[in-house]
Amino acid sequence: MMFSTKAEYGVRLMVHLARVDREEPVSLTAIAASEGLPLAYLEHLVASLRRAELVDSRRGAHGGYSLARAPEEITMAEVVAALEGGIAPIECIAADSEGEVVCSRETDGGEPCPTKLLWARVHGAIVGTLEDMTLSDLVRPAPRTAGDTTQPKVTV
Amino acid sequence: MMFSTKAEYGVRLMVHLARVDREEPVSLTAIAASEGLPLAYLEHLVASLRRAELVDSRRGAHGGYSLARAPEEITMAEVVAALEGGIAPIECIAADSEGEVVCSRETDGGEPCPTKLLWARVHGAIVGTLEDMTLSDLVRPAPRTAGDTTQPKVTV
DNA sequence: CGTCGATGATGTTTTCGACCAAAGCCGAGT
DNA sequence: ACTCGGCTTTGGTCGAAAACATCATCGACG
Repeated sequence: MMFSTKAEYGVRLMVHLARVDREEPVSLTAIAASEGLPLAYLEHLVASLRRAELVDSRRGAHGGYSLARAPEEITMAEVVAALEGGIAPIECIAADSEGEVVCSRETDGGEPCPTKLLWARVHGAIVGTLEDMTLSDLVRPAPRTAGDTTQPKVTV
Repeated sequence: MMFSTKAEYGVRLMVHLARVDREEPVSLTAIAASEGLPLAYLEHLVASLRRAELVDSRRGAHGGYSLARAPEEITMAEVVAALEGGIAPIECIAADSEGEVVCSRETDGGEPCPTKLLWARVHGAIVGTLEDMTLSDLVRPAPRTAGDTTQPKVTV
């Protein structure tokens, strides 16, 4: 299990929001009940999403949360990164401010640590697929026609 | 951080073994010292690798561990799966005995949970890259000419 | 002996989730 | 119109449980 329930619940929450009218905010209570998720926990997750400016909030009666942008404009990479606090398969691969991957074990000047290649590729694969998908892809589960990367039978 | 140090240390260990003569077992003590890793922890990891039949062991004086197969024959997917206990981005995507992905949330008969598509693709991307690489790819860090999936500048 | 092999103890960190007080917003009642 | 009360977010602390990383012990075996 490489992603925590933060990502799982958070994505579900976003999908839920993507399914309703953006003008009509949905309260966390409603989402928690409908999706069967713990309310108190969602409060934390949605806070991260708000800080990342992925959702808008409105308090008071008939308040709640709504998507900050159209579902087509929200990539899953943003969502997961906001929830999980960055996407890195391992400490070694932590993208710095400008996407550059730096390995702490790097003997600067000498040869890089050999395992870096592996994690860099894994990182690339994950980020790539995550960036290729938007919220709208999850709202209508119709398979995409082009560039479908759903993997065939792999036994692991 | 989606993989634990199990995967990191374990892969390092395997690379270490791949670099030496397979007929000459290396003791954990030597590896721990050379790689700067905690010996006691390595004992756990190497136990998993042995159960997965990825390494052979020889006890007694001048004993130690060695690769069970040639580096070209050992895919990183096997290594990571052995160390981490399976590869799944999330509980939802847990490959059963024969590679079939089953979602617990599946309302059987009804529509599948919409987030499944996302995690299935991520899972596929990870497993795919992991299966495309073998230990030998890490021994000689020479870049592969075909199918290089190293990702360009992505900011996440 | 030197090394593996199994098991269990331990301290730390992360997850997961509960709870609560403050503050903002809405609508109803006066 | 204005206030008041209830609904909701906001943000914080707190705690249990699990996972992680490590150490330690003891036996088996070559």
